[in-house]
Amino acid sequence: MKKRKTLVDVAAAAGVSKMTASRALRGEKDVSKESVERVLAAAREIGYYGNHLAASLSSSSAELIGVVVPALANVVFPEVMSGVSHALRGTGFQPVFGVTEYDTEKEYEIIRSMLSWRPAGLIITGLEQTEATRKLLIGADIPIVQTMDCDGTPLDACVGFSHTKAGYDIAMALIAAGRTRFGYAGSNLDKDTRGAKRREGFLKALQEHDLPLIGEVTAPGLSSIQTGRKLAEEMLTGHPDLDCIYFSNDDLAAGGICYCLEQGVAVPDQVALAGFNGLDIIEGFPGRIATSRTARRAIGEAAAGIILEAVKGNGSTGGQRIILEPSITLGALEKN
Amino acid sequence: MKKRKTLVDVAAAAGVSKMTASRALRGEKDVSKESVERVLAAAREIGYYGNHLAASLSSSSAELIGVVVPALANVVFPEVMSGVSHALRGTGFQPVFGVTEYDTEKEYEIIRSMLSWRPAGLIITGLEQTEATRKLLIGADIPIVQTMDCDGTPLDACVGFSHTKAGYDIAMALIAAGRTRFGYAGSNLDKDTRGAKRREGFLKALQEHDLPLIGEVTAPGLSSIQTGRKLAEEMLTGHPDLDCIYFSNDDLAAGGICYCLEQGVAVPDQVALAGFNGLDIIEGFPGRIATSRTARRAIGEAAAGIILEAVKGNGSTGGQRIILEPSITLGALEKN
DNA sequence: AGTGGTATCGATACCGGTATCGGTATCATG
DNA sequence: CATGATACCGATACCGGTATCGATACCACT
Repeated sequence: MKKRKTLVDVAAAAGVSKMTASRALRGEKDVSKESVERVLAAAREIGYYGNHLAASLSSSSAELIGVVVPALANVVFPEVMSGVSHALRGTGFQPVFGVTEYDTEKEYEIIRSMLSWRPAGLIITGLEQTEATRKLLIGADIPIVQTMDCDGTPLDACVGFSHTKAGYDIAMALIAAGRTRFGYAGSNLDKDTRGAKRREGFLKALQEHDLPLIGEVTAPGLSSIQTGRKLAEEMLTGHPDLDCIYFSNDDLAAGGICYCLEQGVAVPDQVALAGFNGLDIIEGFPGRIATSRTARRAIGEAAAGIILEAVKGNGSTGGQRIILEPSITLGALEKN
Repeated sequence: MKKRKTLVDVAAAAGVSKMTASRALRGEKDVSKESVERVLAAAREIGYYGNHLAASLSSSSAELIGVVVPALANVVFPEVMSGVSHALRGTGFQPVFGVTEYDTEKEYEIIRSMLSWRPAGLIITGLEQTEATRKLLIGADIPIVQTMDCDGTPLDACVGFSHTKAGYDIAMALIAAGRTRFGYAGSNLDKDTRGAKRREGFLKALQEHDLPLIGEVTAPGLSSIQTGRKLAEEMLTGHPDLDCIYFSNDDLAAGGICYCLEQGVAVPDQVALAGFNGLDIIEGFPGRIATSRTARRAIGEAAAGIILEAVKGNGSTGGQRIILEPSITLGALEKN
């Protein structure tokens, strides 16, 4: 275990005090050009790269931003993280991530653990946290951005959209396109509160038009293409008379269309399929699947932006709410 | 900005010295049961949750593990991260992530920045780093695990498999299944060195059988289903006589099959499609696409495991190399 | 010469923990 | 009763930076 280079080493090599070295490396004023050059040269020479731990402790503010997502298996969240990571590039801030696996207890533990790194801010998913978690977050007194959802009261800032409305809107669009015999297929609804909200909104729209929900099939566990296939099969064997299936997301819908293509079920002529998210996978079946395209990356970027702004400003997000509504694409249905 | 609770507050509330409080919270011995209880109660009471910065600085070892991946858009990497995150759960270690966007300069900057958090270990993607980055990593003197690849000389430990061999193997399998007229479709090959290695291995197998590569189409930028569609279209219009297309990964292959299904090209009877990774999306087309299924999650878990082991042990990984070979599935081709 | 302003720098006190070591108190043992 | 072992506890010195404030040098101006 060789000893790491410290600021004192740099200072010694440059022939200045460690305070001057510190200032030079951080680009502060009050240092002569000459000293700056000497220090930078010395740092490069000996391969010095600082110690964020000490710096953060001393200045009592760490350049870390915590990002908490429910899962990484669902591409949506990596995309949000990607947006965060992108927005943070070059700012000196480093993202730290945690995965809750849709478990509120784990979420509490993860956030607690993150807070002990004294991050400059936190980006978390959704508005539903346990009381203990909320208390923790409020007590932390740092900018918090809740993402993906805005159906409810955010703790602080919030970037997302209403899932209830998203479900409602696509139902309205499908109804407007002439569909009347609906089925709903979902997975992980007990834990995925946002998926459940979309379902609520969807059902509300049906109700308003006095349309019944003819079939409903659900599966536990994370969504996947396989699950989508199975749900579609179950749905269409049980209710062959449907003219539209709303899946809780695009993964399931993609599984659905694979099943339909193989079974010779005409999509969307015989049965329309609708999903949610606007994933890349939808593009594999151009025009076949209706979906609400969400701006995941933009959400991540906006969330990071809010935190950066707050940190540079007065430390408060001002309770900003940024709504990035999904845009509905009906595909081939449109022409009907 | 309210003042955060510190160990001194806990100690005061518990009526002990901060040293005793520290020991109690960390579950060290040399503290009476009575004191432990009082301290824990006091900590809970005032909502204390520690300061990893101070702890790490003091003990000069942070419970952070850096994870560097080239992109989050490719589901493979989130899955590796998921494995890491899973393996780290409950250990007190927190993953920090960085995205290089397949850019070696960014990789250098990200690793440099990570090292200044004094992580306990680093998990990075691939074996190709710039000289400067290698120097940095070696100088850091912490366990390093390079993942996904093992075609080359690892810096320290390594978890992955040979991409050259993976390309070679699937080519051999396809040839054994009777295919002779091959095309190759790839994207991002200038930056995705592992994709390029698979291509190399693939071509080598063809050469060994005196089979020509009839068509080759490539696209810049990250792989996606859309790109796969376009490449398939380009390939099949240019070379309608192919009986097998090898895509640089499953995203592209999925785009390819979408195109074929729509064009009425029989897969795999007329043209076999092969990809790489064994993504979920492949399951949407059961049996249609040949692929090499890689163990991404397991790779992440193994990498994290090596670091944990090293940290708990003598600090060295012992240069472990774990090979997790992909398994080839030919699907419907198998029966031919 | 005396005064004030600016540029540059360093000594010192922290940040909030942990490592270390020495000091009591208690108890078993010879 | 002396001795040593053990359990428990706290004072102190760090970890490697940054904030703060005072010191010094140099210049312009009255």
